[in-house]
Amino acid sequence: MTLVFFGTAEFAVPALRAIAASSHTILAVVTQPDRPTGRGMKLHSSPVCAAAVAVGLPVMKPEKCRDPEFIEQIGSMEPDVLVVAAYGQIMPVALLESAKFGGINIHGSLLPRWRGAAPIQRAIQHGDSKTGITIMQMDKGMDTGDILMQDEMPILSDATAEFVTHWLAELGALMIVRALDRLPDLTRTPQGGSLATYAPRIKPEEGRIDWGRTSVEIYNMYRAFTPRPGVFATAGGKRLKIIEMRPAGDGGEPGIVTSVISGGILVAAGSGSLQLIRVKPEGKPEMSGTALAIGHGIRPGSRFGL
RNA sequence: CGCGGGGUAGAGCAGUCUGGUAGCUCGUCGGGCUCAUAACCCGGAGGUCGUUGGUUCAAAUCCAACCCCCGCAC
Repeated sequence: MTLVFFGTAEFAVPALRAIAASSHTILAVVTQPDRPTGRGMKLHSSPVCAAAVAVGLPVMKPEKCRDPEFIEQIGSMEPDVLVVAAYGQIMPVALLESAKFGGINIHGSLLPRWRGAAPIQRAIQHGDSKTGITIMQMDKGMDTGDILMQDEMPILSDATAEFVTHWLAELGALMIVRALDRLPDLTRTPQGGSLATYAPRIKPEEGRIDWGRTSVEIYNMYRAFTPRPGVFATAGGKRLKIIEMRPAGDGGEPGIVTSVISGGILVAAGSGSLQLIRVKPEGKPEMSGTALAIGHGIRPGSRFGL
């Protein structure tokens, strides 16, 4: 098969590498343009761009992939298929039709559950005990196309999004190569639309801890949002990012510190409590919860804000 | 030149505005006490105050340049 690979985030990198190492031919890699981003607004290129360059593949960075000129350019390469993973732009039907077999997408959920931008995180946030990879034929809708291949993976009760994403990306890499190997023969299963749920992009503000929720809810949110965008509490008017936490023991009045131990700070939630093991105050490097308590006078009875 | 915080003992902080013997909590080491839910009491060690240069009788503190860490926004 000849193909054009569309991807941007780290999630797409194992797939790109696997395909590059397979018998299939990548004609070009398409990724999001370098944008001034991050502190200092310096130009950064995507993980996929870096991986493509490392393998010696030509990289294209169209501002908008719906640009007719770009679509024509892709069409002129006469690819058999477009492979898409965490690309970050909506691809118009005209673009999908520029390849013989259209576009196939590596999606990090068991579709039709968790259609959309943040499937892995939303699955963890809602306490799902399993997730998986769906290889899907792309169509006009948002992750609505026919299922070509699907495989499950458990979500361990202490797994963070970082961990799950890493292993799903590896699973996706294996599956996409297998899918390409026998693409014309794969059976197409329409999604059961009535079971669909949606996984919208996570806004950083969602990571604010509401101590009135149960310790399980807070812990699930922490696992889903770690490492990005992270969860945070407010203490003394400043943000405190929680790098590592876990549910621990009995509760009390929500947001109140119940004790400080060598392993961190125990804070009561709506039910149960949470142990803040490693934290990062605004403007400071990461430190242990105990160190924070020692330097900032946090004692049993101290209050964390919403 | 996006906005902002910070670099002082092994850890976390105060001191910087208003230059003048380097301080607090924790840890650590020695001793005591014996259980008081980071256990308590006494004592000790440990720092070229991010780097370089400048001003000054005197710089952690004022000025200049540079290095490093981080939060927001994107």
